[in-house]
Amino acid sequence: MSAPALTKNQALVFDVLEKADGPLSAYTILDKLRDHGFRAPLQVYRALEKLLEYGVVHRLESINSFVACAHPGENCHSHGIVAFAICESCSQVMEFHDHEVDHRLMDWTRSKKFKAEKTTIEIRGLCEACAA
Amino acid sequence: MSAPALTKNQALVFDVLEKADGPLSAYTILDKLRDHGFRAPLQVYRALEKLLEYGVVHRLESINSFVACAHPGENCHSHGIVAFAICESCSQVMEFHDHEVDHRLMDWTRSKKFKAEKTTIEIRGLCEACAA
DNA sequence: ATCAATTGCGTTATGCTATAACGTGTGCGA
DNA sequence: TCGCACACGTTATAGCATAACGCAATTGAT
Repeated sequence: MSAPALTKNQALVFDVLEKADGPLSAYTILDKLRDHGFRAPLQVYRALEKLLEYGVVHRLESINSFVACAHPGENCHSHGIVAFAICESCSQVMEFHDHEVDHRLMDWTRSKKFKAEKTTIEIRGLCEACAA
Repeated sequence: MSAPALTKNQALVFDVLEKADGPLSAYTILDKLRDHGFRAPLQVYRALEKLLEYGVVHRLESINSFVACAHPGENCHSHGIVAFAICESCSQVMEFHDHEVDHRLMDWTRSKKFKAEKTTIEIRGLCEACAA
């Protein structure tokens, strides 16, 4: 599951996300890559699908956007559940991990015999700078 | 913030959600209410907006769907963060609350001076019956 | 009582998000 | 060299959500 060499499209999409200072929607990525020959949403979605699989990109469910993983070079899948704080004003995203939260949620799923596949934790609000 | 009497449309939408055995998309709700005169998505979305505000309905961000709160009569907003386990096979949803998780996330946001407005916790996977 | 503000409602139109279905080319192992 | 897996390109379509307009009913202050 670690990331193999990226294909051309995957590299382009990843590059856009890494250089962005916040999450981007698939269509925003598409627009940024039109100069590189991108024409259709599927080109973006297919690349994103792989990047998500490799753990180098995260999807923010609550805002339908994508962001590069904050741990360049590492496989984020090994960090346990990833949590995000998303500023609704400046759209900056902070990524963090909390093992105690992981344990509590795992305890719950175990007690219910629920087989968790993918867990989303997203906190929306205002970052320190924007809340001032 | 507690729920005032519902308007006709709000009551219709809430009723559909309460009788459903799982989360419904806005457009599914719309289809179920065509016989009651609903014609446009906005009629559903506007009702949902209020029901969410009143805390009697939850939005599941990861599947773009809505579900009636599992605590009929109570205002769910007072229970702290709401977490959901969503079965990807039978689409059954379990709603739960974990104060320890709340505390850990609040500790994090406090330490970052992040002003949380709305927190999403959604676990997707397979329920006990479907995992068998 | 009346006017203004608020709220809910209906409609049309539009925009944003995501995937289905088809076909092409390339590389690689049986 | 055949078959398979995979990335890619294109067109079309499905699914989710809101903008903008106008109207009606309610409320509440003057």
